[in-house]
Amino acid sequence: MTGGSTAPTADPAPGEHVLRRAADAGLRLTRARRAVVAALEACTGPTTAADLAERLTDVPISSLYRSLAVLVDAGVVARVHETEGTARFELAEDITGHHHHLVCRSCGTVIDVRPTSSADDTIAGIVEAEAARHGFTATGHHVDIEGVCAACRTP
Amino acid sequence: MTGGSTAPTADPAPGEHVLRRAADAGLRLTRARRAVVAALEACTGPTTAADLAERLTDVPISSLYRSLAVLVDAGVVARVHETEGTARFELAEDITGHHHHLVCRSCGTVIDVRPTSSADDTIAGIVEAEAARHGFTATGHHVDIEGVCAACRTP
DNA sequence: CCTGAACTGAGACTCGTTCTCATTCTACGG
DNA sequence: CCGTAGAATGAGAACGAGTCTCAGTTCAGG
Ligand SMILES: [Mn+2]
Ligand SMILES: [Mn+2]
Ligand SMILES: [Zn+2]
Ligand SMILES: [Zn+2]
Repeated sequence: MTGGSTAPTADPAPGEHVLRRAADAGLRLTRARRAVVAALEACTGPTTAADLAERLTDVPISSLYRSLAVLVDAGVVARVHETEGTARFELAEDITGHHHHLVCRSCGTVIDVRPTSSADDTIAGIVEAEAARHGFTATGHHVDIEGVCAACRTP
Repeated sequence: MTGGSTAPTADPAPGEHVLRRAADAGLRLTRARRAVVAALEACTGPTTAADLAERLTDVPISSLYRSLAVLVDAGVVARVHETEGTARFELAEDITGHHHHLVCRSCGTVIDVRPTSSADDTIAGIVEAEAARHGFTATGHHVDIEGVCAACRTP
């Protein structure tokens, strides 16, 4: 029951799907871009360029950054900036579905967590009201939960 | 329930109060540090070092960054990293009270918004549940609301 | 195949931020 | 009030993430 047609909510194995989106945005599907998308699919949360580079030894760093920029532009990848100074990249919410982030203060790992739809509806409602009260047109929200991950608590 | 003396919720004019906290953390109250705290008090949301430098023309950039680092260390200032690459600084939530951020996608401004306590209790509950479900010990949450500010919508 | 446009890769470069170290304050004891 | 030790400062060097340049390569389409 993975979804009828193309539900933009929870597909666990996006596969070539993602690349098609990139192609539709007018990009050539090159080796580097395929590799970057595949690497991002394999991650459990937003990942730094350095981490990606480690996995993609045959993609030079300038190409890696350029591929990421191009994919962000095409709406396929999102750049997020939790609390530290270096950017992290993940597949866009259009593809993976909306989610929140658990940010470990100890090891820095960021884990995606999918809220139940009722919980997130509640949050979205509150957010909408807050924005409206300040004459702000809200287009989305990000929730980062700070704390210590299971691995870091039991060393 | 939060504690007797200094309610950490909503003081609209922290004044010397903030500096006392810094002193209690073992810092000397120098001209630069006073100036930085005063500048942060005057801002309506987290602010970049460049913006602060513009207001603090007599504080050299290396001192500005060092003062900020020292104040962050003392728990008086928080460094936040919304969606862009450069850091922003604001007084810590201990002082200003917990709040969320409206991030304008057009001009980049970040505005503080204080949720009603009932709304935030709801969010905190959801966040707590999500964290627990992943073996994560949550110590706080950040909500960033993305959109377009009133000023940018009507040019 | 041929060809023009898109893409690549090595490295120079930018810019926010941190570090260094000689000099100047600050707080505190006398 | 000074004197003094140690903290803080300031100019500039250094650093690192990320971007840009440009000559060479790949790709799609004819
Ligand atoms: Mn949400
Ligand atoms: Mn909140
Ligand atoms: Zn951890
Ligand atoms: Zn704006």
